[in-house]
Parts: sequence; structure tokens; C-alpha cells
Amino acid sequence: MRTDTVYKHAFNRAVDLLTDGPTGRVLPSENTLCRDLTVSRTTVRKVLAEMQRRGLIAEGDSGWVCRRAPSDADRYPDAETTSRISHVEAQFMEWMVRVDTRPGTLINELELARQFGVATSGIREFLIRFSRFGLIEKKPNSGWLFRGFTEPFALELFEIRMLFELRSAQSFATLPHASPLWKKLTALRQEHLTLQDQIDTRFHDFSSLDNRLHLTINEAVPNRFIDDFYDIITLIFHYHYQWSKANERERNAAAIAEHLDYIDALESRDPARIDTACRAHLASARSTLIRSLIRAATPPAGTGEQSVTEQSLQG
Amino acid sequence: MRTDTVYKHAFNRAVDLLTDGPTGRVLPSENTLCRDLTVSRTTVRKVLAEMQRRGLIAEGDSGWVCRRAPSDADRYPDAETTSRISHVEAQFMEWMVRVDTRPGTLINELELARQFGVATSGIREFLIRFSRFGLIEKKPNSGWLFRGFTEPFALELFEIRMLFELRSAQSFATLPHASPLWKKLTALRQEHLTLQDQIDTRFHDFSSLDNRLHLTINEAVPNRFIDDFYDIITLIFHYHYQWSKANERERNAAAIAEHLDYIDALESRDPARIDTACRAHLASARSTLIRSLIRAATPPAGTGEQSVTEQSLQG
DNA sequence: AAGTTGTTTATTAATGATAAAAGTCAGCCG
DNA sequence: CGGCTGACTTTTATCATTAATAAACAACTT
Repeated sequence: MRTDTVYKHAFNRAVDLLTDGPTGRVLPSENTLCRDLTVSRTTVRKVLAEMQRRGLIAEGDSGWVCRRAPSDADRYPDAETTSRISHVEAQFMEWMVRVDTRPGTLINELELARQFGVATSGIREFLIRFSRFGLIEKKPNSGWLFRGFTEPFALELFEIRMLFELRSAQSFATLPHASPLWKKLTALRQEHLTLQDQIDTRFHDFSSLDNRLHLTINEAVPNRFIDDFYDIITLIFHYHYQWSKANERERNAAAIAEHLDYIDALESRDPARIDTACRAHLASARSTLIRSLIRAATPPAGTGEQSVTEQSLQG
Repeated sequence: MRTDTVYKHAFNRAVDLLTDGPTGRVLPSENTLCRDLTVSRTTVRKVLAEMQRRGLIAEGDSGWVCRRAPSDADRYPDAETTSRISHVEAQFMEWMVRVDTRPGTLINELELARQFGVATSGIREFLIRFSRFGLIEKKPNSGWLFRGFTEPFALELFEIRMLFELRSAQSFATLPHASPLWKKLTALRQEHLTLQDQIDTRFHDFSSLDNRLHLTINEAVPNRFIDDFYDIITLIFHYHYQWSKANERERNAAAIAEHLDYIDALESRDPARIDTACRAHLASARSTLIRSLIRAATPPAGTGEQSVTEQSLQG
């Protein structure tokens, strides 16, 4: 049976709306609530019916009237407000990190379905969607092959990232002075400076800031294929941070410095300077990623071997 | 119920194998047939059982013996040898071309399912897979939005294509002389020359040659993200050729000339020359595509309006 | 007419069931 | 043993069904 997560999520947001206002006030019309909660009227009515049942609201002369302020007990648990597919996504990510998923592992739809407690079609749909990230591959009439987050994958990823970012950064520099993106960039610089000051306590916040800077640069001349590619980057970094906690503070502090340099270069509008700052930052990001990759892949008692890549990156 | 297209396809290929040999000879072992037909032994045995039932083969002392040469009547019709999903794919492409699919059209899973004669899950899985091409977009808890093959789409597509192709072409030029790709390139040049001679009758064959040239250039330094992107290009061109038959011979003749120039440039290993030839060819390919796009979108009795792009391309 | 709510219809999200195909195990043979 | 076939188990592809949600329709109010 279909989950009623849409209803439960809408209910919780309706509870939030109710919390703000005074008892006795009249609620907006059903159609207005549809827009506010971004759900259909069918769902709004279900929410209102349940609120009435719980005594949160009552029918008045000109619509629903607020009867009492809601408590935390009136809210549905967060776990019940996200669709099955989102659950599958979260569980699959966890599975990838937790289970020993080396390249070449075969993924079994049925087993995952049992493990995650959903029907196979849910798993299958997720895997089809997920396959666009290039980490898995379908074997027709058989299962899925986990190609894995390998060094070649990371290198190929960064090659494209470099192409795209250089292109976007150069375009950014040619934006008219009036473009609102310049203000956005200045604001981002300020956020970087603030974070730099508080790096000891807030270093986890860098990830989101990093994402926002690169998205802003790509906004200069939007391209849907680049946007799609950034989804992959975002996923990989999210995944990456799961296993690589070593030196996080230091790494992020260094990246902030590079970002500030990069922002200065953009504001200078000097193509050569932009090229240098952009390459420097991406090379360092790549190096960080590859290094943590190698660490993750190497058995605990390291053999002292060094990958070709790590050598070339350090040379 | 699952279709038995795998079996039927394997049966037809087994019939092909049987056609070649003389009556009375002994067939290879089941395991060997598995490899030859690339199916499981379960399916091979099903094929053998049916062949026996039809009197094509009979059990001998040391395995199956060929009894009579198969006729065309022994083969299953081609339509029954491809999976449901492939059918959906073909029908969807046809639907896109045939039906008036302008940007913004809503796609209804249920309606397509009825129209194509499959369950909704088949449609849904296809659409999820297809969404990676960037032509459609999911509206959660609702249908799919056909974003359409618009001018911005084509421009964004070609911007990426230019980035990728320039990168690949420059890498190609640095390949060692011993690389087998140089021989492949020479062979492709020869094919181009042959086709150029026979252009009046064989102009349809250009499409495949075009594809092979660009794939070969990308082979220089493989990158899975570029490969994925080329799938989009291939789809778009396939789709494009459905509606744009005007001047096909002339367009292809011109493209062959550009390709030959491009191949010469690659063999010269001169970066500047490669850059020029590559840009020239892609600019012309883009111009062709955009022009046919505009023609397709314009109502029969043209208003005389010209798109911004067409202006800039002609200027 | 524009917006409201009550009612009905259509579509999506998710499940479970089943035939087809893949994969595994066990005994047999040269 | 290494490869063969027979019998059995597991997994995938596909469908039909159902609750949740969206969308459409109708009657009413201001």
C-alpha cells in the first residue's frame, strides 16, 4: 500500500502554522492551505479532519477555528514523513559505506529488498535512478554490478569537473557589473571569512559553503548538463565525508584559503589569475579525495605501496 | 508474466547455427551453447527441447544430432524476440515524433501504459531511465513534464560537446605513434573517401560513420562521463533524423568534407589546426541541428520570425 | 465571476504474486 | 579431476491490484 508520508508531512507543517497564531483565530481557506503546504486539497482535507478529531481546530461560522496550541505530541515522527524511495536511498548509502562493497560486488535486488523492508520494485527503481552516477551498472537478466568508487572513477570525475569549472569561472568574469551574482559572491566571501575565524568549532559547515560557492559560479551561464554533473559531485562528496574524517579541520581550513583566493581572482576578472586559482583549488580537492580513497582501500596494515596517482600528485 | 523473449531470441540464433552445418553432425555441449548464445543453461535446454519436439534435432549416442535443415518457418518472428522494455523504448520514441509533443506537455504514465499495452511499472522504469537525457522531468506525486527538444537544450548540448570534443581531439594528437587508434583513424578516413564517392546512393550511411569517428576520438583518453554524454548525442541525432530529411545528401556531403579536414588535422598533430578543424565541424553540426529544430517548431505558414540563435549563427 | 466546500474520478506509489531466466548442487563419465 | 547432464533454488521481469494523492466536477456563496 502506498505510504501516507505526504499527508503526515503536511500535517506536521500545518501544526507548525497553528503554533504561531493565537487560539480562536480563523484558518485560511482550503485552497490557500493547498498552496502553503504544496499538497492537493484532498490531503489538506485529510489534515483538517484529523486536526478536528484531535481537538486542535473546530468548525466555526466562517471556517475552521483554532482551538488549542499544538504540542510536540501532535506531530508525526520525522521517519514517517519521507517516502519509501527516500528511505531506500538513505539505506543504500549506509549499506555502501558499512558493507564491504569493493569494486565488482554484485548487487541483489531481492536481498536488498528484504534487508530494507521494501518491495523489489522500489529497489529496482532506486537502482535505475542511481545508475546515472556511474557507480553501478545493470547486467541484463541478472543483477547489478557495483563498479565502485575507484581511483580511475575519481580521476575521470575531476577531469570533467576541471573542464566545467574553468569554463564557468571564465564566464563568470565576463558578467556585467550589474549582475546580482557579484553581490552573491561578495556575501559568500564574507561567509568564508566568518567561517575561517570559527574554524575550530564550525569546520563541518564548510561542506555546504563549498557546494554553494561552486553552484553560484555555475549560475553565471547555466547549463543543464553541468547541473546534472554537479549532482554527481555532491553525492560523491557526501559519500566521501562518511569515511574520511581525518584532518577534516585542517583540510577545510586550507580549502577556505583557496576559496578566498579563487574569489579574489574572480573579482579581479583577470582570466590568467582565475585559471591559476581555479586549477590550484581543484588540484588540491582532487588530491584530498584520492588520498582518502587510497587510505580507505588499503588494508589496515599498509604494505607501503603507493598508487600511481598518489605519486604523480605529490611529484 | 515475464516474457520469453530471451528464449525465443536464443532459439532463432540456434536455428542460425544449425543452418550452417550438415545434417547428421553432433551439436556442441550445453555449456558450449551457453557461451555461444550468451544465455543460461536453463534457456539452452529449453531451446534444445523445442528443437527436438520440432524434429530439428534428435538424441544420439554422444549428444544431440542435427536431423534436418531448419526453414524460415522455424524462426520466431522478430517482434517476439525483444523484451518489453525495448518495445516501450521504441514506442516512446515514435510517440515523441508522431504526437504533438511540445515543451510543457504532461506525460501520463497510465495513459502511455494503456497505449503501449504494458503495465505502468514498465513505463515508469523506462521514464526514469530516459530522464537522464534531460528531456523529461519528474513532478513528485504527479506525472512527468516533457521539457522538450528546444533551442536552449540544443545550445547547451553543443556547448558541452565542444568542451569534450576539443579535449579528446587534443589528447588524441599526443598518442604515441604505435597506438592502434592511428590505424583506426586511417581506416575511417578511407571509409569517408569511399562514402564520398558514393554519396548519391549511400548518404544514409553517414550517420553511423559520424558516430564511429567521434567515438574513436574519445577512445584516446577514455572517460565514463564523456561516454555517458555521447549516449545523449546519439539519441538526439537518432531522434533528429526522424524529422529532418531535407537536404540530407548535401548536409552529409558537407560533413564528410569537414570530417576529412578534421582527420587531416589530427594526423598533423598540430594543436592549432586541430582546434580550428574541430570547431568548424561542430559549429556546422550545431547550425544544422538548430535550423532543423526551428523548422520543426515553426507552424507551416511561417511568420517570418527568426530565432535569436539562427540570427547569430548566420551572422 | 471568482472563490468556497462537497463529491467523484483519475493517477501515482507501493505491494505481492508468478512465469521466465539465471545460478547452484549433485551425481556421472571418460 | 574437469566437464557433462539432471534436478533444484534463487533472482529477475512483468503484471494486476490497492491505498494515497491529485485533479476534475458540481453545487453553493458572496
